Amino acid sequence: MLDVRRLRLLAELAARGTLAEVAEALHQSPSSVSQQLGQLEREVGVPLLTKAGRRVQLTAAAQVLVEHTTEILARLEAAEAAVTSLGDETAGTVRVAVFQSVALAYMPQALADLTRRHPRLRVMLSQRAPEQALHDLALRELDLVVAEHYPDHGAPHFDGLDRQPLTTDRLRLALPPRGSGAIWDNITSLAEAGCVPWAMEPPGTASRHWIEEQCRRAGFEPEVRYETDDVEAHVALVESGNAVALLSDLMRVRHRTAVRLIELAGSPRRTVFTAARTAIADSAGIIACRSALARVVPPDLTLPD
Amino acid sequence: MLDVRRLRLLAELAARGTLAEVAEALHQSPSSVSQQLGQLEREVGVPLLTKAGRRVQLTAAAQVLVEHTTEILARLEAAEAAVTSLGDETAGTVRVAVFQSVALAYMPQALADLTRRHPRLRVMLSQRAPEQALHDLALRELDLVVAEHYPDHGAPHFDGLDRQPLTTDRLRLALPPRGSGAIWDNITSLAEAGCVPWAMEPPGTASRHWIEEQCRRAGFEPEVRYETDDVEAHVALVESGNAVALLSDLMRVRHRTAVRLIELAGSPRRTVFTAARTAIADSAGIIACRSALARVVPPDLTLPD
DNA sequence: GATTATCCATAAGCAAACCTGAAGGTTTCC
DNA sequence: GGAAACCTTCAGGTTTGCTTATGGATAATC
Repeated sequence: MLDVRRLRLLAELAARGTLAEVAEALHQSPSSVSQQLGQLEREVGVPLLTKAGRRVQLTAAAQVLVEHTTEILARLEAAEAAVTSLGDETAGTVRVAVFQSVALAYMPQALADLTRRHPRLRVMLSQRAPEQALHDLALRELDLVVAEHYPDHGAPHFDGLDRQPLTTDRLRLALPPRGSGAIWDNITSLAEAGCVPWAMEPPGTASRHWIEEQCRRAGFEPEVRYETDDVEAHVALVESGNAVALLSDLMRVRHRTAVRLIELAGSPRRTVFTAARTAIADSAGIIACRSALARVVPPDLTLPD
Repeated sequence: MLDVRRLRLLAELAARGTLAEVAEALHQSPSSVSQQLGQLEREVGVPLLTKAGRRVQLTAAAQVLVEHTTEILARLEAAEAAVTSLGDETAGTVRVAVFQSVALAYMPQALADLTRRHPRLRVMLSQRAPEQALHDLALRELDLVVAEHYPDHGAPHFDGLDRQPLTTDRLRLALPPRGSGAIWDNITSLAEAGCVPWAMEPPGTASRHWIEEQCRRAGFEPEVRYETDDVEAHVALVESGNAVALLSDLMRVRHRTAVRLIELAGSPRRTVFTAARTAIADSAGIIACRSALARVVPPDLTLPD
């Protein structure tokens, strides 16, 4: 019988690319991974890896093996989840990742709710950008992810993920409060915000991509003077009269800040959804976490200006 | 991640009943099995075994785990089979069991055919009664089984087994050759064979069960004076004028013996079929073995009297 | 084009996991 | 009531797998 731990190494190699990365992800030395894969190769009696420069490449046989392994690992997960879901009390561990604004606005309340209802359920929370979180979810480093989806923006699709909508919120142009100066006060639409400094997230994020797209459609290339993935900082920069930004209502939930808001054409909305691997999507732990989020987060976040 | 080797122990326990049997089947000590299952129990954090007299019983959680495990093991097997099937040459090992008459009549030829066509395929052949063979097949101790099925006799059904018909042969009453004595020579039908000694297989076999049934329908309880699972001995006992027996044509293939044959009412036929676990039924090794058998065994074994 | 960094493979030492055998406690069967 | 079957625990030895160190090959860098 083939060793599943070794098969897993092969699957991780297929997903990550190099032995070194696999080793790091599983907290082992590359040497160990190499030896184990060598052993697997000897067991199946078929070459699995070929040298490709300084890396290795999976043979066709190895890819077949990986396909089966993916199924097997999913099933193993499902088995574990099924057993921990069985008792009268929901137990086990769920690793959750959310992005910043959700973390700040809702997670304290959601976690309190969860520990009250399911004292034996251990929730490990981390804050992570949606793209990274979905990636790590597929790699089984997370169990539940809260991510976002911008309109007309194809979110990266991972196989075997179960997505459920959580809420939507409106995206609007946020300006410093009236009286901060004529450059700001004269702006009445997105098209007029081409000459002022912007605060945005770093390149590579969906948010950055979408906002730049909006600016270009409005006819200008934004000058991104303040670049940080901390959206709290964006709010602070706008409030203090240093920049404009496109903010979602989710970011304002905690502040009720006095920024001036301008509606965008078409009132675009961002979708916030949760994702879990299908194999464990119906486990008690995941269901409990999703319910807690649904109880805490209103289905529509739109706030008054 | 749950350890599949330990899960397997649990699955074997579900199939076999006692730790001791599991240990023997896997060539381990009972102590080891006990420790591993204890470890599994600790890992899932849910009780898996309860004491039931001097044995143990699986909890509901354990049974859920076993269901998943069965799937996982099947998939693992399928993965292994898929990989060994991949090359241009059929390789790997296939453990085959057949019952005696097939073993003697056809397996030498089938094996020769196989080694010629697939030199890298290793076939391990054992002779085993059909009931035992199917049981061992389900327990993954065999890969391919040639078994029999008597008319109106529900063969034990195992889940996850793929059955394919191989051939059929007629069952007839076999008597000593003419001139062996009046008691024999006067018999012209099954109903008249109530007063002579019989040769049969031991109780518990499908053959024994079916033949006794035929005798009772014919109005008598047979006197089984010679009991052996060696059907060659049955033929010898009949030839030498010591007993009667119900023989299939398959048993006569090698002998063309001079026994006297009497047709039974309705010309009943036994079905001979092959069985493999579904998970590996379409692997190259299994297909090769089945084809070899199909080439060697005629689809209808009926011989002239 | 030489240097540096990255990556994989192998060898040797070591720690953890696993298995064995013995001993003990129940339960069942005769 | 005694013997046999069964499971468990404990102490021991063995195997397995991991780590560190070393070397060779390739890609990136200056």
